[in-house]
Amino acid sequence: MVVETLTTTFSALSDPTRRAIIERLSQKPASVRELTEPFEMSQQAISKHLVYLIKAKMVKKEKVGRESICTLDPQSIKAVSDWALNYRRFWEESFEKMEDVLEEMKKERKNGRKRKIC
Amino acid sequence: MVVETLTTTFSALSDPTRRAIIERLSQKPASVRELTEPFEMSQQAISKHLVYLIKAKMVKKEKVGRESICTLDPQSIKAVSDWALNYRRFWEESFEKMEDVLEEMKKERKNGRKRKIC
DNA sequence: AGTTTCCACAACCATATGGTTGTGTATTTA
DNA sequence: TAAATACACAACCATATGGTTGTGGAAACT
Repeated sequence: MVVETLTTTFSALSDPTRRAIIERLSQKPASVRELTEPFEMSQQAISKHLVYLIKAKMVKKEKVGRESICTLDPQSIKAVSDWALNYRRFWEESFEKMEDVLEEMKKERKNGRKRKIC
Repeated sequence: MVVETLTTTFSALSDPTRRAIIERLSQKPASVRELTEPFEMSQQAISKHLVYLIKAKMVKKEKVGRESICTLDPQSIKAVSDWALNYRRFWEESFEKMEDVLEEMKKERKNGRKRKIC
Protein backbone atom coordinates (compact mmCIF):
# COMPACT_ATOMS: atom_id res chain seq x y z
CA MET A 1 0.00 0.00 0.00
CA VAL A 2 1.27 3.44 -0.89
CA VAL A 3 2.16 6.03 1.74
CA GLU A 4 -0.47 8.43 0.49
CA THR A 5 -3.15 5.78 0.82
CA LEU A 6 -2.27 5.12 4.45
CA THR A 7 -2.45 8.84 5.08
CA THR A 8 -5.93 9.02 3.58
CA THR A 9 -7.02 5.95 5.52
CA PHE A 10 -5.77 7.13 8.90
CA SER A 11 -7.29 10.58 8.27
CA ALA A 12 -10.63 8.95 7.52
CA LEU A 13 -10.41 6.98 10.76
CA SER A 14 -9.49 9.98 12.87
CA ASP A 15 -13.13 11.10 13.21
CA PRO A 16 -15.49 9.35 15.67
CA THR A 17 -18.52 9.86 13.41
CA ARG A 18 -16.75 8.11 10.56
CA ARG A 19 -15.68 5.23 12.80
CA ALA A 20 -19.30 4.94 13.94
CA ILE A 21 -20.40 4.80 10.30
CA ILE A 22 -17.95 1.98 9.69
CA GLU A 23 -19.23 0.16 12.76
CA ARG A 24 -22.79 0.62 11.50
CA LEU A 25 -21.92 -0.64 8.01
CA SER A 26 -20.25 -3.69 9.50
CA GLN A 27 -23.75 -4.83 10.47
CA LYS A 28 -25.19 -4.46 6.96
CA PRO A 29 -25.25 -2.01 4.04
CA ALA A 30 -27.33 1.13 4.63
CA SER A 31 -28.66 4.17 2.80
CA VAL A 32 -27.37 7.67 3.50
CA ARG A 33 -30.61 8.45 5.32
CA GLU A 34 -30.26 5.38 7.51
CA LEU A 35 -26.69 6.36 8.30
CA THR A 36 -27.80 9.89 9.21
CA GLU A 37 -30.56 8.91 11.66
CA PRO A 38 -28.44 7.98 14.71
CA PHE A 39 -26.53 11.29 14.58
CA GLU A 40 -27.57 14.78 15.63
CA MET A 41 -26.12 16.10 12.43
CA SER A 42 -27.39 17.14 9.00
CA GLN A 43 -27.65 14.74 6.09
CA GLN A 44 -25.15 16.93 4.26
CA ALA A 45 -22.60 16.48 7.02
CA ILE A 46 -22.93 12.71 6.81
CA SER A 47 -22.59 12.87 3.02
CA LYS A 48 -19.35 14.80 3.52
CA HIS A 49 -18.08 12.15 5.91
CA LEU A 50 -18.94 9.52 3.33
CA VAL A 51 -16.83 11.34 0.76
CA TYR A 52 -13.78 10.87 3.01
CA LEU A 53 -14.57 7.21 3.62
CA ILE A 54 -15.04 6.61 -0.10
CA LYS A 55 -11.78 8.43 -0.94
CA ALA A 56 -10.05 6.14 1.56
CA LYS A 57 -11.73 3.21 -0.19
CA MET A 58 -13.29 2.05 3.05
CA VAL A 59 -16.87 2.45 1.78
CA LYS A 60 -18.53 1.95 -1.57
CA LYS A 61 -21.68 3.84 -2.57
CA GLU A 62 -24.17 2.67 -5.15
CA LYS A 63 -27.28 4.45 -6.38
CA VAL A 64 -30.44 2.32 -6.05
CA GLY A 65 -33.51 4.26 -7.10
CA ARG A 66 -33.50 7.52 -5.22
CA GLU A 67 -31.38 6.01 -2.46
CA SER A 68 -27.60 5.61 -2.21
CA ILE A 69 -26.68 2.37 -0.54
CA CYS A 70 -23.32 2.28 1.24
CA THR A 71 -21.31 -0.90 1.71
CA LEU A 72 -18.23 -1.57 3.79
CA ASP A 73 -15.04 -2.19 1.83
CA PRO A 74 -12.62 -3.92 4.21
CA GLN A 75 -9.38 -3.70 2.22
CA SER A 76 -8.16 -0.44 3.77
CA ILE A 77 -8.95 -1.68 7.26
CA LYS A 78 -6.83 -4.70 6.48
CA ALA A 79 -4.04 -2.31 5.47
CA VAL A 80 -4.34 -0.59 8.85
CA SER A 81 -4.17 -3.94 10.57
CA ASP A 82 -1.10 -4.88 8.55
CA TRP A 83 0.58 -1.60 9.40
CA ALA A 84 -0.04 -2.01 13.13
CA LEU A 85 1.00 -5.64 13.19
CA ASN A 86 4.45 -4.60 11.93
CA TYR A 87 5.03 -3.29 15.45
CA ARG A 88 3.46 -6.24 17.19
CA ARG A 89 6.73 -7.39 18.73
CA PHE A 90 6.83 -4.18 20.79
CA TRP A 91 3.79 -4.99 22.85
CA GLU A 92 4.61 -8.64 23.26
CA GLU A 93 6.38 -9.47 26.49
CA SER A 94 9.14 -11.46 24.88
CA PHE A 95 10.60 -8.39 23.19
CA GLU A 96 13.18 -6.26 24.95
CA LYS A 97 11.56 -3.15 26.40
CA MET A 98 12.42 0.20 24.81
CA GLU A 99 12.98 1.58 28.31
CA ASP A 100 15.84 -0.86 28.83
CA VAL A 101 17.40 0.14 25.51
CA LEU A 102 17.12 3.75 26.61
CA GLU A 103 18.91 3.08 29.92
CA GLU A 104 21.70 1.36 28.01
CA MET A 105 21.99 4.32 25.64
CA LYS A 106 22.13 6.79 28.52
CA LYS A 107 25.11 4.92 30.00
CA GLU A 108 26.86 4.81 26.62
CA ARG A 109 26.42 8.53 26.07
CA LYS A 110 27.84 9.30 29.52
CA ASN A 111 30.84 7.06 28.88
CA GLY A 112 31.34 8.77 25.55
CA ARG A 113 31.58 12.11 27.27
CA LYS A 114 33.91 10.78 29.96
CA ARG A 115 36.29 9.38 27.36
CA LYS A 116 36.54 12.77 25.70
CA ILE A 117 37.25 14.44 29.04
CA CYS A 118 40.09 11.98 29.83
CA MET B 1 -9.69 2.40 25.01
CA VAL B 2 -11.80 5.54 24.97
CA VAL B 3 -13.21 7.03 21.77
CA GLU B 4 -11.29 10.25 22.22
CA THR B 5 -8.04 8.34 22.55
CA LEU B 6 -8.61 6.47 19.29
CA THR B 7 -9.32 9.81 17.62
CA THR B 8 -6.04 11.24 18.90
CA THR B 9 -4.16 8.12 17.86
CA PHE B 10 -5.54 7.96 14.31
CA SER B 11 -4.93 11.70 13.91
CA ALA B 12 -1.34 11.21 14.97
CA LEU B 13 -0.95 8.42 12.43
CA SER B 14 -2.50 10.39 9.58
CA ASP B 15 0.77 12.20 8.81
CA PRO B 16 3.58 10.47 6.88
CA THR B 17 6.30 12.30 8.79
CA ARG B 18 4.92 11.07 12.08
CA ARG B 19 4.67 7.50 10.78
CA ALA B 20 8.29 7.78 9.64
CA ILE B 21 9.26 8.94 13.13
CA ILE B 22 7.54 5.89 14.59
CA GLU B 23 9.36 3.67 12.12
CA ARG B 24 12.64 5.31 13.07
CA LEU B 25 11.97 4.90 16.79
CA SER B 26 11.16 1.25 16.29
CA GLN B 27 14.87 0.78 15.56
CA LYS B 28 16.04 2.44 18.75
CA PRO B 29 15.40 5.56 20.86
CA ALA B 30 16.67 8.81 19.35
CA SER B 31 17.15 12.47 20.20
CA VAL B 32 15.08 15.21 18.58
CA ARG B 33 18.09 16.21 16.50
CA GLU B 34 18.58 12.65 15.27
CA LEU B 35 14.90 12.49 14.38
CA THR B 36 15.16 15.77 12.48
CA GLU B 37 18.15 14.84 10.31
CA PRO B 38 16.42 12.61 7.70
CA PHE B 39 13.76 15.25 6.96
CA GLU B 40 13.95 18.44 4.96
CA MET B 41 12.12 20.22 7.69
CA SER B 42 12.98 22.46 10.63
CA GLN B 43 13.71 21.10 14.11
CA GLN B 44 10.69 23.04 15.35
CA ALA B 45 8.42 21.24 12.91
CA ILE B 46 9.64 17.87 14.17
CA SER B 47 9.15 19.01 17.77
CA LYS B 48 5.57 19.87 16.87
CA HIS B 49 5.04 16.43 15.35
CA LEU B 50 6.45 14.92 18.54
CA VAL B 51 3.86 16.82 20.57
CA TYR B 52 1.11 15.02 18.65
CA LEU B 53 2.77 11.64 19.07
CA ILE B 54 3.25 12.24 22.79
CA LYS B 55 -0.39 13.36 23.20
CA ALA B 56 -1.42 10.13 21.51
CA LYS B 57 0.87 8.29 23.93
CA MET B 58 2.78 6.70 21.09
CA VAL B 59 6.10 8.29 22.07
CA LYS B 60 7.72 9.17 25.39
CA LYS B 61 10.28 11.95 25.69
CA GLU B 62 12.90 12.22 28.41
CA LYS B 63 15.45 14.95 29.00
CA VAL B 64 19.03 13.65 29.15
CA GLY B 65 21.52 16.47 29.53
CA ARG B 66 20.77 18.97 26.80
CA GLU B 67 19.15 16.31 24.65
CA SER B 68 15.60 14.98 24.66
CA ILE B 69 15.55 11.25 23.98
CA CYS B 70 12.38 9.85 22.41
CA THR B 71 11.23 6.28 22.93
CA LEU B 72 8.47 4.33 21.24
CA ASP B 73 5.47 3.51 23.40
CA PRO B 74 3.63 0.66 21.68
CA GLN B 75 0.37 0.64 23.66
CA SER B 76 -1.55 2.94 21.30
CA ILE B 77 -0.35 1.00 18.27
CA LYS B 78 -1.71 -2.10 19.93
CA ALA B 79 -5.03 -0.28 20.35
CA VAL B 80 -5.04 0.44 16.60
CA SER B 81 -4.33 -3.19 15.88
CA ASP B 82 -7.14 -4.25 18.20
CA TRP B 83 -9.55 -1.85 16.52
CA ALA B 84 -8.70 -3.12 13.04
CA LEU B 85 -8.83 -6.78 14.03
CA ASN B 86 -12.46 -6.28 15.08
CA TYR B 87 -13.21 -6.19 11.36
CA ARG B 88 -10.92 -9.03 10.46
CA ARG B 89 -13.75 -11.32 9.40
CA PHE B 90 -14.55 -8.92 6.55
CA TRP B 91 -11.32 -9.48 4.69
CA GLU B 92 -11.24 -13.19 5.30
CA GLU B 93 -12.65 -15.25 2.48
CA SER B 94 -14.88 -17.34 4.69
CA PHE B 95 -17.10 -14.36 5.51
CA GLU B 96 -20.07 -13.56 3.34
CA LYS B 97 -19.21 -10.71 0.99
CA MET B 98 -20.90 -7.36 1.59
CA GLU B 99 -21.63 -7.19 -2.12
CA ASP B 100 -23.80 -10.29 -1.85
CA VAL B 101 -25.67 -8.82 1.11
CA LEU B 102 -26.23 -5.70 -0.97
CA GLU B 103 -27.68 -7.67 -3.89
CA GLU B 104 -30.04 -9.42 -1.47
CA MET B 105 -31.13 -6.07 -0.01
CA LYS B 106 -31.77 -4.62 -3.45
CA LYS B 107 -34.14 -7.48 -4.26
CA GLU B 108 -35.90 -7.08 -0.93
CA ARG B 109 -36.42 -3.36 -1.44
CA LYS B 110 -37.88 -3.93 -4.90
CA ASN B 111 -40.27 -6.55 -3.55
CA GLY B 112 -41.22 -4.15 -0.79
CA ARG B 113 -42.25 -1.56 -3.33
CA LYS B 114 -44.13 -4.09 -5.46
CA ARG B 115 -46.11 -5.27 -2.47
CA LYS B 116 -47.19 -1.72 -1.73
CA ILE B 117 -48.26 -1.21 -5.35
CA CYS B 118 -50.40 -4.37 -5.34
C1' DA C 1 34.36 32.69 30.02
C1' DG C 2 32.67 32.60 25.46
C1' DT C 3 30.73 29.86 21.82
C1' DT C 4 28.16 26.31 20.10
C1' DT C 5 24.58 22.83 20.37
C1' DC C 6 19.97 21.14 21.55
C1' DC C 7 15.56 22.18 22.12
C1' DA C 8 11.10 24.70 23.14
C1' DC C 9 8.00 28.62 22.85
C1' DA C 10 5.55 32.17 20.22
C1' DA C 11 3.75 34.52 16.29
C1' DC C 12 2.44 34.02 11.86
C1' DC C 13 0.45 32.03 7.41
C1' DA C 14 -1.98 28.98 4.01
C1' DT C 15 -4.80 25.22 3.68
C1' DA C 16 -7.73 21.40 5.52
C1' DT C 17 -11.51 19.95 8.43
C1' DG C 18 -16.13 19.62 10.31
C1' DG C 19 -20.01 21.69 10.62
C1' DT C 20 -23.93 24.85 8.95
C1' DT C 21 -27.74 26.68 5.63
C1' DG C 22 -29.73 27.16 1.12
C1' DT C 23 -31.04 25.05 -3.03
C1' DG C 24 -31.56 21.97 -7.11
C1' DT C 25 -32.65 17.41 -9.13
C1' DA C 26 -34.14 12.80 -9.55
C1' DT C 27 -37.25 9.36 -7.78
C1' DT C 28 -41.16 7.77 -5.41
C1' DT C 29 -45.66 8.28 -3.42
C1' DA C 30 -50.47 10.08 -3.14
C1' DT D 1 -49.86 15.76 -11.84
C1' DA D 2 -48.54 17.44 -7.42
C1' DA D 3 -46.13 16.67 -3.18
C1' DA D 4 -42.74 14.43 -0.55
C1' DT D 5 -38.39 12.04 -0.09
C1' DA D 6 -33.38 11.14 -0.83
C1' DC D 7 -29.38 13.04 -1.89
C1' DA D 8 -25.70 16.24 -3.70
C1' DC D 9 -23.61 20.67 -4.62
C1' DA D 10 -22.17 25.28 -3.20
C1' DA D 11 -21.15 29.01 -0.16
C1' DC D 12 -19.92 30.09 4.20
C1' DC D 13 -17.70 29.97 8.96
C1' DA D 14 -14.71 28.72 13.00
C1' DT D 15 -11.07 26.00 14.28
C1' DA D 16 -7.23 22.63 13.49
C1' DT D 17 -3.13 21.38 10.99
C1' DG D 18 1.49 21.67 9.12
C1' DG D 19 4.76 24.42 8.07
C1' DT D 20 7.75 28.78 8.62
C1' DT D 21 10.89 32.33 11.16
C1' DG D 22 12.56 34.51 15.30
C1' DT D 23 14.28 33.96 19.81
C1' DG D 24 15.70 32.54 24.41
C1' DG D 25 17.59 29.25 27.87
C1' DA D 26 20.15 25.33 29.45
C1' DA D 27 23.95 22.19 28.70
C1' DA D 28 28.37 21.09 26.70
C1' DC D 29 32.48 22.07 24.29
C1' DT D 30 36.92 24.86 23.58
